Amino acid sequence: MCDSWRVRRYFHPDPKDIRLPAVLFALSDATRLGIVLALSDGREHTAGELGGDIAKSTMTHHLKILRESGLLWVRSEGTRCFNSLRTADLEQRYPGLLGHLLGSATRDGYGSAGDRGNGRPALPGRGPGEGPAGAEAGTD
Amino acid sequence: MCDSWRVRRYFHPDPKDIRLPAVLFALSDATRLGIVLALSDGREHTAGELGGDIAKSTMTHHLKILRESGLLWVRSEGTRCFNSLRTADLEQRYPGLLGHLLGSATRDGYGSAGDRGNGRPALPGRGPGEGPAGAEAGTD
DNA sequence: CCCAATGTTTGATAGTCGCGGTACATAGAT
DNA sequence: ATCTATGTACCGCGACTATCAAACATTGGG
Repeated sequence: MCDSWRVRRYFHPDPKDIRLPAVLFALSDATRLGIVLALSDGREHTAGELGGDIAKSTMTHHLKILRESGLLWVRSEGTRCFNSLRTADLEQRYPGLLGHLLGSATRDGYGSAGDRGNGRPALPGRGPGEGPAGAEAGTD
Repeated sequence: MCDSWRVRRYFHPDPKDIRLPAVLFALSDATRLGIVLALSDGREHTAGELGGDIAKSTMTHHLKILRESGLLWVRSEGTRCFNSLRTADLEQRYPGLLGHLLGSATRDGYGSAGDRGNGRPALPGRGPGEGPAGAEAGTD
């Protein structure tokens, strides 16, 4: 009856210790970008749900990088781990950034990790792509 | 007197070929983040101006990654190369993203590559950090 | 011509990353 | 206890990255 509660101990950086290069590096991989995009519905997802055709150890590796960069929170329950985006902490640290990032990723079609067809980020701050500030394309 | 125009040929990706993971990877390095931040004044800077105490070849390496990711444009003139941010192209591809990125980087204090003390991004779209969309901090 | 200034290219090194495979640990069910 | 499901830890491999030093190329000026 599991009285000892050997819940897995995950390291999560304090919001103050979240570093922008680490966050950007975590998102600079298409696989991880897809994972974050799949998590952008605000719900919790297990590693199994997020994992497509990649090996389990690879998924653990990616989730570790995302977690240690401060992008997601992992909650252990039984044999499963529930991953969720740290939207509030990220929003506090970098207001509006995550929303723009995920919006840009969605428009680029990186939502192919586990859940596709998700069109709305459901994140604080309205979706990006509204009102481009007159991009004058004519550099050359 | 230089009638032959042997201007150096740099590769610049088409705006349509700019990929978000490549952009994020380019910005996931503190040195490159500092370079981009130094360039965020909208002016052109030579590699020599941007280079702090790092080797010239290292600077060439970083500038190449930034250029090939679509973040900056390089113009050759004489023996010097003038680097500038591709703000318009980036704004067209990912509206508002670069501004938020640089704003977050500034707040984290990554403006220490060549020009420090620059407080305003001077980029299309107002500076970030103004009007956060009600970050409800209460994850835990 | 030679020399200085500015970048680029090449080589070398040490470290990291992405990936999978295997073994291991934990929780739940039989 | 055994089996299954779910993840993690560890190992190795190939590829990539960051860094520098040295050699090279190009331009401009004596």
